[in-house]
Amino acid sequence: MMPRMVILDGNSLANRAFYALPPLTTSDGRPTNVLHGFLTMLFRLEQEQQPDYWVVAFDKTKATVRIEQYAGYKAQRKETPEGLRPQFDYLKEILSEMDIPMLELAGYEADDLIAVVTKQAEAQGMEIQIYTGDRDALQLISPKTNIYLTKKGISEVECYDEHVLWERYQLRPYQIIDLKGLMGDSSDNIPGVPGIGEKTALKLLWEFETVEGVLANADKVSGKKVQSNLKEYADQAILSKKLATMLNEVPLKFSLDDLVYRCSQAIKVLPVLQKYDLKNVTRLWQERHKDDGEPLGENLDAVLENWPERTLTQEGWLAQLEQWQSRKVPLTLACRYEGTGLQGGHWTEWGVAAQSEVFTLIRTEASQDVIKSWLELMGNDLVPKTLADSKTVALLLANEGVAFKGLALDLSLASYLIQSSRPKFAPLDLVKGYFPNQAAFKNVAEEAGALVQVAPKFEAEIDSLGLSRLLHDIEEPLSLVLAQTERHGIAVDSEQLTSLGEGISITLKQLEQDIYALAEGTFNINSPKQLGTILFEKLGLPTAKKTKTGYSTDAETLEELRLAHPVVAKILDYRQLNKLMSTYVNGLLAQIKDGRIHTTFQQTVATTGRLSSTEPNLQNIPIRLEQGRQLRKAFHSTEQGWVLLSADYSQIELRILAHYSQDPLLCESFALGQDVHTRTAAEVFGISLEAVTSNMRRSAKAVNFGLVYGLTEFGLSRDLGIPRKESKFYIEQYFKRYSGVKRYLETVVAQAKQEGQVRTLFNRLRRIPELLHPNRVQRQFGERIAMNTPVQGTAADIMKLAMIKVAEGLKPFRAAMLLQVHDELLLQVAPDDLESVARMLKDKMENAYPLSVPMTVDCKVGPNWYEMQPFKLMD
DNA sequence: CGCATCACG
DNA sequence: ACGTACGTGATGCGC
Repeated sequence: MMPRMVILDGNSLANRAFYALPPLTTSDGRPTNVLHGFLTMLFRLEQEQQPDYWVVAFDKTKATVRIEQYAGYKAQRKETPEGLRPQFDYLKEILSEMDIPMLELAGYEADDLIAVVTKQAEAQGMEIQIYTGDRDALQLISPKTNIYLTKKGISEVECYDEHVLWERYQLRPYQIIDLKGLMGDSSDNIPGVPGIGEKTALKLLWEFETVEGVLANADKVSGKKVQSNLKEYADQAILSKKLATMLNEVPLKFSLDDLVYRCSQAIKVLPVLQKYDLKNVTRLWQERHKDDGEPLGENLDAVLENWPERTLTQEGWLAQLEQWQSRKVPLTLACRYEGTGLQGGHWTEWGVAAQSEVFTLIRTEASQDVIKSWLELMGNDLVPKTLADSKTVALLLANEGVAFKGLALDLSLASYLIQSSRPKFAPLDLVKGYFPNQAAFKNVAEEAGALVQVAPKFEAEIDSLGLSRLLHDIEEPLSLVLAQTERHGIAVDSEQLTSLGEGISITLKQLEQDIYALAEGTFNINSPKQLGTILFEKLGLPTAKKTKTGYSTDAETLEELRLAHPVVAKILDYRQLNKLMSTYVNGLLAQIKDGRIHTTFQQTVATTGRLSSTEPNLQNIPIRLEQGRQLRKAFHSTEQGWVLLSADYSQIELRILAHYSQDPLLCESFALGQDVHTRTAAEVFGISLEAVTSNMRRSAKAVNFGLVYGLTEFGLSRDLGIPRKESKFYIEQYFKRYSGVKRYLETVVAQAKQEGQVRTLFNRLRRIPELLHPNRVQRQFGERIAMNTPVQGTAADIMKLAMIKVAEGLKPFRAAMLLQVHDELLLQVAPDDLESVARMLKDKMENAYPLSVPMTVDCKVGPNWYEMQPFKLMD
């Protein structure tokens, strides 16, 4: 069978949809009717045609090639209506999530791109179907290419092939442009020849075949007025024909490989559909994908018939628990609880799915013996448990004095590994992809029943994506380590914080008065809008940058204006201190409970695999500036006399880059234990290590940072405050010397484009739909993600593995893990155990997963997080 | 609730 | 001619 390609004219179809459908909107008023119409059609196409290749083409007519040819072209066309314009962006966002290839090219219309793609696809022997509302496309009809014109609205289409065209008009496809040349097209403002409409044009073409033929035989044409108009407007006819001709000489770079149909994952598209309140579309999408795995059904009712609910007496429960315990029966669990895991919350109900039955255990109805036996089961390593969000469950059980054991599968974590960009991983979200019409769970038993249905699907998906070990050996064990760490918390001295805050408050009040005096009036300094008005209108300072909403007043902008007016420096100081006061002093004080702060580590948020920290975020406590750094004095051990011990990976991301690229210079630099930035400077500037000045090192350091982010001239020049030319030179020099790094980065991007995704060393997956986005800026963003994610993600993987090993290694000692800050671990240790723990910590971290370059971990010790001194281990 | 800003790696 | 460094979370403003 010949491969089939489906091409959609994005603009034409969107226009049709806009006028055909009632003005639907999201609840907050954004128009969405085009999304409904377009996507409904797209899904139907996908299902009916099952294309091998497909693409949506869009106009991008900044200065069209056609306008150069004829100034009047499309001059009559109405402005894109208010409600339609934003929908193009929404649509592209959704298509991009669906992994549907899109094409657009500045200066060209969708038509032209369609012509080019069609030509290439034909050359490959494909069958092509073009969906559009624009009759111009009929010129592309061939034995291999059919045109589907929208009829009423966009829901009905009419197929045109050579035969239909002949039957309808007695024309050949190449004559379509002649038809337009004669009759014109008012919607495109193609003039044609006055007095000639469709009927006349057709008659002329039947006789003389082409515009040229008609003009050459103008004398033989019947009708005096037509004759004279043909002569008078001959040039206009030729021009009109040219305007109607789809350009196929278009500088469009693409490969058919980019247009391969990829069956996108059902669940990952749901968030963006929900973002635009596309309920019907969501339903269609889910129906379309409900067979992705084994079909599971419309909702839970049907499948749960095979999993009847059992009600047990207290004696029955005891017997059942005993049986599960002794026979090591796999359990799937759902949990309801009061409060939160971290604040001593307690479970109220458990739903259990086991051996084709579901059960509900209700705390208030259970006897002490049953509860005791249940908790024993939860602590039994040999009874395998499947659930969603094991960290919370572990915390709830810890509140009852039980260490949760036997975690077999955490569905939230599994889902995160399958689709790291999903915003939600709650049980209902996990199940929705498989039971499209399930709106809620009736009760906790049904929830457990639902989870047990989908668990094998997730497991299979995890397996097929090669994520099994990452899930079972890293993420799942880590979730239990994180539970311990969160539960332990870190001691924060509120008196210390308060007293720091008092100092800051005084300065802040003074600064406020100074600013009002210098600005000759009071205003809200915290309002960027008011501040902008004062600085740039009242005081007349030169405006440099702008934001979407007005003047930019960020630190970078103000820094430029520091000397322009004395108030600027005060504002910068005010901003800095106000940040410390609101976010850190007051923010942290509000979170202290019994002298400790318990952060929550989010394990399913960061797309790269990193953890994040919330309520409060303890991963962004100030350190770079001294004033802020002082805050760290308030952080200390929870145990009297114990010390803080920190260990941080040195240059972990660059080491990973060295490992990936195998660049000889970079690898050597690490093998020799050199200062990597100094070495980079020496290479880039072509001098000896000794000759490197601190400024050169600074530049090289910025280059090294940039590398990991997907280096750009702009970024580097901004970071270093140097001209673009200079940053360009640095980058060129760098890649000349470190050609292995260059080759690696090119390879990783190329491969990402091919696969639409990247992976870390531990196989962690990140899909990058941006790589297919028609917008160049978005695509380049995708490329930088492709360069950054393997590096940042591998660092995250290694740190996670190290944490599991460290947590295990800590058991014999009087010590505890307090925080993880991406490349740093913070522990507290009894002084007697310090030496041993530091040794173990360094060893586990450095050797968590040996790379081809050595890992180096630096340990520091101190009475608080401010006064940390290097800790030297004896050999 | 989105935006601007700024704290961290 | 455009608009850019990667990944996060908290706060305050103003609609």
